[in-house]
This record gives sequence, C-alpha cells and structure tokens, in this order.
Amino acid sequence: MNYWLMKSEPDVYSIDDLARDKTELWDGVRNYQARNFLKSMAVGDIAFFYHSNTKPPGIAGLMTIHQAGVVDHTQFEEGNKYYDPKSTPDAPRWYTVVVAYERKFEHYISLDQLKATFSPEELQVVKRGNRLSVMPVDTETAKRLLTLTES
DNA sequence: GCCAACGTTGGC
DNA sequence: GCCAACGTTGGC
Repeated sequence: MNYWLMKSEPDVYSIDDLARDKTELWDGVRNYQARNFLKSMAVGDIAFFYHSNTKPPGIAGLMTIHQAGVVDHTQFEEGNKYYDPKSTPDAPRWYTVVVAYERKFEHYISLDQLKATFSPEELQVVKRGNRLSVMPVDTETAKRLLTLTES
C-alpha cells in the first residue's frame, strides 16, 4: 500500500465536493510524470488531498484509490478543455484513477505548517517551485503527516 | 537534437 | 497581479 499527494484547486474541486460526490474521476492531468504516478497507483492506496492556489494552500483530508488504471475519457472529447488530438482510443495517452472520499481533517494542515515540519526531500510539495500535481509520499512521512492532523 | 519562445502552475 | 520554475512546442 502506497501513499500519494494529489493537488486540486478548491475553487475547481475541493475536499467538500468529494465528500458530497463520494467518488470522482481524477481527470485532466496532462503531465507525463504525474501520469506515471497515477499509473502506478493501486486500489486501496491512500492519497492526501492538497488544496492548491488558495489561501492558505495545504492538505485538507484523505482519499483512497477506488479504481486504478482508468482511461481519462476527456482526452478523446473534442472541445473538452483536456482534449488531446494526438491521443486515440486504441492507444490512450492519459490514464488516471477514481478516488473515493475518506475524511476531511478536523485541522487543515497549511503549507506553512508542512514547511515547518518537513524538508523538501521528505515531502516534495514543500519544495519551492514544485508544480507536479501528483506525487508519492513515503510511508514514514505519511505517518508523521497523519499524527499532525491529531493535534 | 538544440534551444528560444511560449504556456501553465501555483506560491506569494 | 506578479513572477519563478519548468514543461512543451516548433523552427532550424
């Protein structure tokens, strides 16, 4: 079982939206490194839901990977924001997952708090200039993160 | 295959 | 709104 961190802008899709929807296709990732991480996710993995481009940015809650290795259908839809004319149904370029709501943290963990607790090596998201929207979190770091939510 | 121009992300 | 970081595109 692996841990991950996945970013979303709460104005677009937030932890509260996921709490309402219960499950959601994590579509629209169009970065190869992020896609490769999505591809290596397995059902039952745990992902931290990170709110980006908001004040303050930070981790809002937890989700689980509900379905793995899902083709992102938006790549085939002409006119869709995420349409990729170079991708075909025979050889899809973009894969993703379906996530399921787990819980919203009682105490939101702000980026400032993350920076105070973790080095950029321990938690990539605290690294300045990091634009990757999906990234792995090692087990030790994930456990420390979870204890932060209890205080 | 290099690299300048361009576009996007996302913190501040 | 600014801009640093950095991935992508396209001319050559």
